[in-house]
Amino acid sequence: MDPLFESLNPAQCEAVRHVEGPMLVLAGPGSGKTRVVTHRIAHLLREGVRQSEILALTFTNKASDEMRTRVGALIPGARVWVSTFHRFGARLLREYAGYVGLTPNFTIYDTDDARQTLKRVIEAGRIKTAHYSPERIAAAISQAKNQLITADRYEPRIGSPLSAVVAEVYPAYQQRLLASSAVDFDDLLLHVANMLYQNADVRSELDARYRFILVDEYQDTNRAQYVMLRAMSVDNPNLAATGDPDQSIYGWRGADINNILQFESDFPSVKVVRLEQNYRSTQSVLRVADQLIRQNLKRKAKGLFTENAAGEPVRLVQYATQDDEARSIADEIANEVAAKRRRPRDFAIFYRVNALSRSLERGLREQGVPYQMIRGQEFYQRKEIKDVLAYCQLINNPRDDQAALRTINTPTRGIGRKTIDRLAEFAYTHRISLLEAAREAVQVDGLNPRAVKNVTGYAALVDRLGQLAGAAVEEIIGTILAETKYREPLMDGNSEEDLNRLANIEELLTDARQFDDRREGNGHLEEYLENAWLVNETDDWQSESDKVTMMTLHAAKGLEFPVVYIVAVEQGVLPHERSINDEEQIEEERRLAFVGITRAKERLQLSYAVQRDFRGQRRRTVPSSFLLEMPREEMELVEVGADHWYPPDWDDLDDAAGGEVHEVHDDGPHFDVGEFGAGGEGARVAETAQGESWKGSPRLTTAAKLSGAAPIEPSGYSPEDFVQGMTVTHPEHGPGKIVALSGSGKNRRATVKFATAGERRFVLVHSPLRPAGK
DNA sequence: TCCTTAACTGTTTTT
DNA sequence: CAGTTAAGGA
Repeated sequence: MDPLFESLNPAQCEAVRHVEGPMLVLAGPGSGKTRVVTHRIAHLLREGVRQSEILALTFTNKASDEMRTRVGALIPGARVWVSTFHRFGARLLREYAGYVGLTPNFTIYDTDDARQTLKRVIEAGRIKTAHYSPERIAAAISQAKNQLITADRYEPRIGSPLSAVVAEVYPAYQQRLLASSAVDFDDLLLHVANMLYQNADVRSELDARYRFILVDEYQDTNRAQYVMLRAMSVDNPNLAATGDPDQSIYGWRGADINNILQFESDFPSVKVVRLEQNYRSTQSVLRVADQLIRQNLKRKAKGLFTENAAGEPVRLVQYATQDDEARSIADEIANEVAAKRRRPRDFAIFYRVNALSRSLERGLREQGVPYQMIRGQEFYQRKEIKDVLAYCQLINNPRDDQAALRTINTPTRGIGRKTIDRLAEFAYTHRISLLEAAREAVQVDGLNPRAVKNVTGYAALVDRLGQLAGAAVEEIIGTILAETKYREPLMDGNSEEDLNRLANIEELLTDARQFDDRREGNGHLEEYLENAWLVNETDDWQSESDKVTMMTLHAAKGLEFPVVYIVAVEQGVLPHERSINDEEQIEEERRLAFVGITRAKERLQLSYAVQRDFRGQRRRTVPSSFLLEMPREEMELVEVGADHWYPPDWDDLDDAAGGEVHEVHDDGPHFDVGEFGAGGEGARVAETAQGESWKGSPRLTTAAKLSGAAPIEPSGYSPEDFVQGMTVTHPEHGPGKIVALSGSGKNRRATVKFATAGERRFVLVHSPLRPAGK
């Protein structure tokens, strides 16, 4: 039998075999979607399609890397272009920059740079923003861009003061971006879509160039992406979209679920294939997911099924506090690992918001469980990295005012705000870039000789660096560091933070060297920068490394793990409070839960804590309404260390449904893990370990105590008890010495130097510090 | 101009 | 609570 089809079910084969014409593959979670896509690419190649005619688009670098690897494994030597939408947009824009008023060396601003630019535009234009924050305005602009509304076509809506503000800010912002030859993330799609729309010749050229287009996660496309795809599928309508409406979780980013729901009317001749067999999860997991998602009205019903084993019931656990939650999850993982039943990498913990990771991290650290946290864009966002890269940006694109602003006084060279304002004013009136203005500082009014000297010195420095543009990236960065003496101030101070920064800079140099090694020859600065701009830390996620993975539910899409914990399944968190008043948004939150649940292969635990510290405040929580929508007969309820606090209504259902309730009260901190299928022995291990680690964790037991609980004074010492030079102890960092004090009362802060942890600052009333020896 | 300190504020998800 | 901005002092 043909190896390409050997391991595929009939529906999968049908999709793989499809060559010409539009196709929609509705693929449930775990249904082998990526396999279908990669096998289809292989099939197309075998049918004689040239590889340069195939374009595969994904949303994340991680997804595209994986697809590229898998295509490579299937057809050795194949070089099909697999890219993210944004990368694809960037590449087209470099080719056709002139069409949209950019230069080919344009800069891509990350959210941060874009936000700064927006603020500057508002300030410089003295635009009255009526109490709307730049974030609000930026969000509105982004929304407009995602809907393909350009600055010149934006119309304020009557009765919306925000839109009136946006109508003013948006064009000014866009103009400023173009003047700097820069784009924000949204522009990467907007410009391309616009260009295709307005230039018939370009459109048909690209339509012909990419005869076969495959799109992953089609349910997440926004209007701009939709137009891009449609425009390139007119003469050659071989668009194959893969997706699952139930996994559309990016509506807030402009994703339009209607794109997939209406695919069939867009392409009447479309072939529709449904992949409904799940190869990933147990029946329990799948039934819980399925039951939940059925509550959504806006969807295409699917009949998910699996031939996998029934599996363990999905566990729903109530904890007293978030610390209990974190601790017992960490304990459980540690035990499973210690018993050699599982490895750290088998586990994943998901949460709705990044802020929830803190206590989990602590729990895992205490247990010595290795973990990795997936956070967006961390490395390249760090100040020191951005500082250095800003010089690179400026070398690559001297018109980039944002980079000039960032570098002009970094490291400090005596160029203050006033000076910068005057320069900017001069640049603006003469319609030149900030860097050009800096070169001509002599002509700028109101600058004292010292300022002129500093500014022209800066311009000369940048110009000198600019001659390096064609060098290897490591050399460029190395020279920047040397010429700007960026590291000097960091080396004097030896605070932990400074050391960290230095280490990060070293890492950047290593990163650059590795990049250089991968490239032949020099002159790839722009490519390096583009990587930095478009890369996301998720892409660094290493499935090989043996660590527990923690991430947001959004980041979890496309992944799978043997054991999954979803924490804080609470009203206001999942569904998030900002979605709670809107049925459409509630549905998206439900899909988010669905995505999380369906990542689990064998074992799934949902949990909530009766009380949770939020925004510095202790709150009583309400379990998520989604819990009520799940089939109880598939679930096991476990209470840990708290009084009854089921989701409302569940008590009533108690008799009707067969699900057992295990009550575990304070006096006996044990987990009824025996119920959990793994067998008695493991359960016992879990029990003792948890019992032990729970000792000494004070837990409030009754609702009365909880609601009346005053903020707990952690130390029992008043802030004034601490004096300069005093030796103190910290539960985590050990002994240390107070090197500085400031403020008084609840604002009193101390800087403590620890033997091991370096210098740290504490707000005394909140800190666990104790005078030593007491 | 720059650094420290105090007040303020805003909170989702990310290419 | 944390991160950021505004104000004030050297």
